[in-house]
Amino acid sequence: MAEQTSGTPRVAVRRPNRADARRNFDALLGAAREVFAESGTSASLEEIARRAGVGIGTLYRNFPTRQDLFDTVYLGEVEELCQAADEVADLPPWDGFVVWLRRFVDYVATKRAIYESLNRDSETFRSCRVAMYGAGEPLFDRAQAAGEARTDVSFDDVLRMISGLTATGFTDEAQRDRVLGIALDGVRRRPAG
Amino acid sequence: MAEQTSGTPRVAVRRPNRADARRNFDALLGAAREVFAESGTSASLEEIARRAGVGIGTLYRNFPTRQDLFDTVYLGEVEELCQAADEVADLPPWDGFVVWLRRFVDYVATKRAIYESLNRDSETFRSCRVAMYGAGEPLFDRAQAAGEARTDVSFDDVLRMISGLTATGFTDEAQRDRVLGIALDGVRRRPAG
DNA sequence: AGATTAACGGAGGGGTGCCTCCGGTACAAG
DNA sequence: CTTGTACCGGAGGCACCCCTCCGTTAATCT
Repeated sequence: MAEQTSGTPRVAVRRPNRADARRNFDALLGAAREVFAESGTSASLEEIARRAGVGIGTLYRNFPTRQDLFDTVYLGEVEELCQAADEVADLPPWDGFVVWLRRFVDYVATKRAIYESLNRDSETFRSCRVAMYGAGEPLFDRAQAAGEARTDVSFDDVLRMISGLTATGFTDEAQRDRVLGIALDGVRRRPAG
Repeated sequence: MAEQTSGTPRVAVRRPNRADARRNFDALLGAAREVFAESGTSASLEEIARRAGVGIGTLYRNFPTRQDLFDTVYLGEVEELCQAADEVADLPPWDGFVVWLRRFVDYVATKRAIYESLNRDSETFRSCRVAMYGAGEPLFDRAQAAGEARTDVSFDDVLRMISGLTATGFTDEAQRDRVLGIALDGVRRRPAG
């Protein structure tokens, strides 16, 4: 019912101290990354344990609920994505924004969980969304301020658009890039007239 | 193994003759439409039978495989979509194209199977895709010929873009429309310059 | 090396879905 | 109304997944 209603919720999972336990923990996290990427949030936990080469009991000891496991994977990925925002700070406004979005695309492409998370409604998801927006939105604001991006759309519009396109299957990478280009053209400020 | 390798494959399902059997057949199709729309192609067949108010045996008698059931639902929906193409023939090129796309969006929105089908690889899916493209592509060609749509993108690019956006969750209908508008702006021919 | 105990892994009970099979039902023809 | 049979529905076998529990293993400490 009301687990984690107080203080800072966050993930209650900790990397163990014993050597073998640490190995298993990491293997599980790696396998979970893979499997969640392939099958989405509803992937089989037994499959994850199998792929990590550990018993199902070990999985449950480290991550008592599916949510715990997922959150741990997800937090790491979002963190990486947020860092990427710093690396584009010194590019021209539009370019910086686009480069970050491409980065975003690379993540979402293999990790459809991130895509699913845009709509999910949970504590962790919400706070990750906040972090992600905190990283990306300033880039968009800057592009708007520089007159490079339309001002009648929001960052949320753009992010959802991009993530939707990313989650879609295309015949090849070239088509995906082409389509992303089209969509971004729509975001760009129209030449006066 | 090699079922249906000869002649015109198509769906091997027929509406029964006896009154009660016809009733069940229709109920199953209706329930399947609903459930496939809600849960995608991998929905539970027992759920469909339950919702149709018939036994699971009846489902399997009418539709021996999941594919048979799905194909029957899917064929009907694609047919409706193709018809819509005729109704926009007398609108101006760009408008006609956009109106058809909006129609497309309405379908995909509730029937995510159509979206999934863009990438699936089966006999029926392929032929439906052909039909769908046969209906929509001329509209796009016309818009291109009239100088209203970019010529460096293909109809396939656009359709995948739209269906991707449609399958995405948005906070509300208004946002979805806004984003579709942005994307279509990217498809439109840029004002000279 | 030996003791301590954290950590392991998988058996097993419960749930759900897939699909087959067959005793029962009720439509429709005579 | 009777009868033949097309059709019904769900029980049941198999497979997979969830999660718990506990006897066994081996990492760490002394």
